[in-house]
Amino acid sequence: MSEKKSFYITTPIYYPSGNPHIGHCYTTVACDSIARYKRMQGFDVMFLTGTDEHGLKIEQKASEKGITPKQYVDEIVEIFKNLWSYMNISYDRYIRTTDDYHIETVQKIFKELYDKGYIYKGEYKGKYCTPCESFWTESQLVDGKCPECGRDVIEAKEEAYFFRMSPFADRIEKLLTETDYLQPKTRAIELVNNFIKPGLEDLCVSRTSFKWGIPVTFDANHVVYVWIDALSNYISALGFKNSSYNDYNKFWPADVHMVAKDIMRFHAIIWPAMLMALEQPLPKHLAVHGWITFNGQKMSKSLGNVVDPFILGQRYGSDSIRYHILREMALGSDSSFSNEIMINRINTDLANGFGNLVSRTVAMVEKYFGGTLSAERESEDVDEEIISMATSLVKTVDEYIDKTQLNNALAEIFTVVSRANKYIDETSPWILAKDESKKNRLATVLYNLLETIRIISVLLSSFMPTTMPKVWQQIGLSDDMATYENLSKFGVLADNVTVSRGEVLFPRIDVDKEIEELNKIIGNKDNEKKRQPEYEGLALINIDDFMKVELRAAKVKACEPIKKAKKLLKLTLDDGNGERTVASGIAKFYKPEDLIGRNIILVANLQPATLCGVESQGMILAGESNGEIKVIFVDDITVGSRIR
RNA sequence: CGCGGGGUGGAGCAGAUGGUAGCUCGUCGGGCUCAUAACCCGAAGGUCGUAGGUUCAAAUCCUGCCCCCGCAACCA
Repeated sequence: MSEKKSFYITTPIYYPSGNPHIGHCYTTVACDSIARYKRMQGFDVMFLTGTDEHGLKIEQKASEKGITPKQYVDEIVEIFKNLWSYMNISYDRYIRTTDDYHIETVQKIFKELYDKGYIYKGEYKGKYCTPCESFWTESQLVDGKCPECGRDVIEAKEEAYFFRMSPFADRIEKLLTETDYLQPKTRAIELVNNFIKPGLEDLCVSRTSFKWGIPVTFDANHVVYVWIDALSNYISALGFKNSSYNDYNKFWPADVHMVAKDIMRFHAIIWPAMLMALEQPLPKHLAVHGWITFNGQKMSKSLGNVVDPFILGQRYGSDSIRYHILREMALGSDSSFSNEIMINRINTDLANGFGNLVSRTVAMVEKYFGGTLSAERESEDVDEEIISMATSLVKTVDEYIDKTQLNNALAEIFTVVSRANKYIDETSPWILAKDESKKNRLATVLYNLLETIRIISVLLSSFMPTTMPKVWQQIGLSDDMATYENLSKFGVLADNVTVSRGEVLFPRIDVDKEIEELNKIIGNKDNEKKRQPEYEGLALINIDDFMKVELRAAKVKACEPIKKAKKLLKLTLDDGNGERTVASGIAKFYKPEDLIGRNIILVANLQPATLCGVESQGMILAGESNGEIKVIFVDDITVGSRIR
């Protein structure tokens, strides 16, 4: 048998601490589209996705619900899988880090790195934020606050294993700056400057503080921490150091790892380092995409603006959602998601553009030819442009797919859609139809349209796999003719092809009505979310605990920005007993003169900490509203008085 | 002087190697009637962040400044 070329593409494995959202969808849909396209091109494709199921957070979530971690992740994985099947995701393999074979591989990798001397035992000291599951160094945080979530951290010290990164620094720098591994490459400089040039720190790769993880075989107190556990999935899923699968040699190295920018760092630095240590080939490309922002704001659960893909899919169909996110998202940069943009996109491109093109073409064949085209032809010069556009389209799309620029691929396809609509206008078939002697010309025009639609729809079938087969039915294309090879040919459909009108492919959406509806739905969800997780998991404190906090009214005597800081203002306060200095991260929202002379609430007995070279002796109270920080002013309370 | 990216018609974006400023949406006007009130054409609208410089000629090269956004550091 002739060996087909292989193509291996992966999504990250997602962390199932909550339900999937539109962000997960983007990466997965993009990978799916590429995978489908590559299959159509004749590659032997392996498309991998999965879930990263260990860690303290999962352990905690499970215990809150009173179930085992495994039961907990089983539930959520089910939801993920449902979503993927709903979005028509054609993954070839789904890896769960709780799968036996994965555990086996991770344990072997850990041991091998240890035996090679890349992993050593040390001690990890620092502040630990439980919700974020992260250690922070003293310099990273101050006092009880996690730099990521702002919650309390606990003093923690634990014995841990470390992975030596420094031996690979040079090679990684070269990988980032001299190869096209990282896409887009602009981020390479950022990474090199921030992480490699200052010296790669050794990485903590084990934990003793929780149990829900893969045990280290030679040290029972430890479980493998996220890096080695999660990143290894890309090779364990192929049977690297396990016997459940056996296609490592065939598919590794991966052609594309697609990730969102938040986990770029791990895939750009740690993952290559691990592979280097294991003496394995490096993946070919790391495609990094941005966030989906919602009405300009970063999507996040706490903002309550997470878009539920199930709801969107139900309303507009999974292909419309797929199309929207693929079309809107440019590699590298963020893309905004708003109900309005989405609906307009669906209406303009899918309903008015492509859907209507199919509809009017098929309708004309039925109306003028009773559904079956006559076989005689009569060409004219106008035909040439559209024919050459259609037949050369595949080449352009190929190139964009290889660069993982799906938005551009789609844009390219849709220029042909609009060219076809123009062609109808140029040839005015309805006029030809009035003249019996133009019958052959009319048949030619319609046939050219059907062929153009054929090419477009076959190209689009990787992106919108549910709808395109329906198009084929309408234009009389059998599935076995919907091939990649036929994309560069014109004249594939039978000369006397028979069409059949079907359902409306992409119904037009009433913008105003839908936006209202969606806002209602999102609004409701918003409220539900706000109420629960905000307080969920927080322990009650008693009155004594509260009384430990010394709150006092204080007057701002002086205020100035701190030079090295972007967010910090240095406040000089009169707390009734004397002066003290406090740094506050409100520079974005207040100018010094807004604060001077006003009374604020001071947390007076907070341990001092140094920020950007300034010792901060306390904090001032502020709250948030619509993303803006508002200081709480108490101008009519006497300076120095205690607040309770 | 921490590192990097960016400021182009109402919105969102293109514009290597300098030489008529383009695209999508929106707006206005027209055309058509095959079609999902869809489609096609035309028009209006920009001192290309700002101040200088190089050049016959700069959105495009150089310098200063002002904003915005990432990363890092610091939201006590």
